[in-house]
Amino acid sequence: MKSIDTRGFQQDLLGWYHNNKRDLPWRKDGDPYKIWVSEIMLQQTRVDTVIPYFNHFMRLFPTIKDLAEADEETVLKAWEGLGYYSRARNLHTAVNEVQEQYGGVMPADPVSIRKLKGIGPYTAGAISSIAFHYPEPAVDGNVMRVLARIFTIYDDIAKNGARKRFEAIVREIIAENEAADFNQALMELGAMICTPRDPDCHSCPVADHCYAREEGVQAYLPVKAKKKPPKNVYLDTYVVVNAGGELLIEQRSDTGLLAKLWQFPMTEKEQEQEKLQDEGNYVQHVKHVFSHLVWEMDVYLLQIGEEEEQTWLDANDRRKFVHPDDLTLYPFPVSHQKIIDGAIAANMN
DNA sequence: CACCCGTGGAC
DNA sequence: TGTCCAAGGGT
Repeated sequence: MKSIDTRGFQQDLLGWYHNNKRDLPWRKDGDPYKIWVSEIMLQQTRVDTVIPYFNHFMRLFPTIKDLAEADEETVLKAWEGLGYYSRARNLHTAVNEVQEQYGGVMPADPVSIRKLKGIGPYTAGAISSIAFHYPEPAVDGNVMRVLARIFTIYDDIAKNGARKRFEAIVREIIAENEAADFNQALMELGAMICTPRDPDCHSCPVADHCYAREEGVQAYLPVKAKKKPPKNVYLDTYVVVNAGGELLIEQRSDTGLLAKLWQFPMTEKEQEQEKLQDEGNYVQHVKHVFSHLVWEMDVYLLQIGEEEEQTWLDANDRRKFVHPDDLTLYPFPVSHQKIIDGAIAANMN
């Protein structure tokens, strides 16, 4: 392990952060609940995407108690479009744990924080340091990238075990009495200066401490294995309209992809079909790209009579007909909008 | 540890 | 247009 001037590094990093940190909604006060919610939303999600969701979420659920007492479906609706919906369900579970086990007050020690549902090693360190000033590491993708360059570490950061080594490094170099700013400064540096592509080393406050910069290898660090290509899934999707103009929707499984969200009924096909069946009812093809798979959906519009309603509802007890205006009450995956827009356009022809 | 789990922006 | 990616956690 190469060594750096730790005190000089801390001073240069913290000085830069003090003058350049962004004014973000969750940095206005030290409310641990706000920091908690922001950290969950920020998992694998950009700051610009999170800001409007965070503000809306805080208006709906200003306190732990408000969130704990809300219906899960209301929480999912507030999360609609953010992705990784287990974050919302786990957060909802966790605030209820705080209500029951800690009298509604966020626990202030790292061990208790880490036990809450949806809070892993990174988030526990982030909340412990940012909200409660414990000198705990908060190692995310930014921190691994920055430190891989500072110390020229060639470990594959895509591997699950990589984080531990970086946590050990942070414990050695963290500013003990300014842990909140130190951890946020490392992440801020990774987001603003020490970016994945084309890092702005000329503007970097810690360039003098950086071995990658000294050796000219910053473009080759960090080492990160490529992901596997996503798998295609072929689906028939049905917009079913009854005689009363109501639409058939169904709730997805309690676990797995898009758990507990609603959708128009879908059936998986063995493989992509050359020719479309029921051409008369065919509306459009909709593609929904996920991180690890792709839905290729053929969408059909079906007008049914009163006698047919029961046959569609019989499939399971998670289906129901709702008025089009009431679709806004249910959380849907983003592909829902294309499907409903296409169905409306087809219905007008 | 490998895989599952969303979405939209940047190049 | 395809690829990578962004303040990860659960299983």
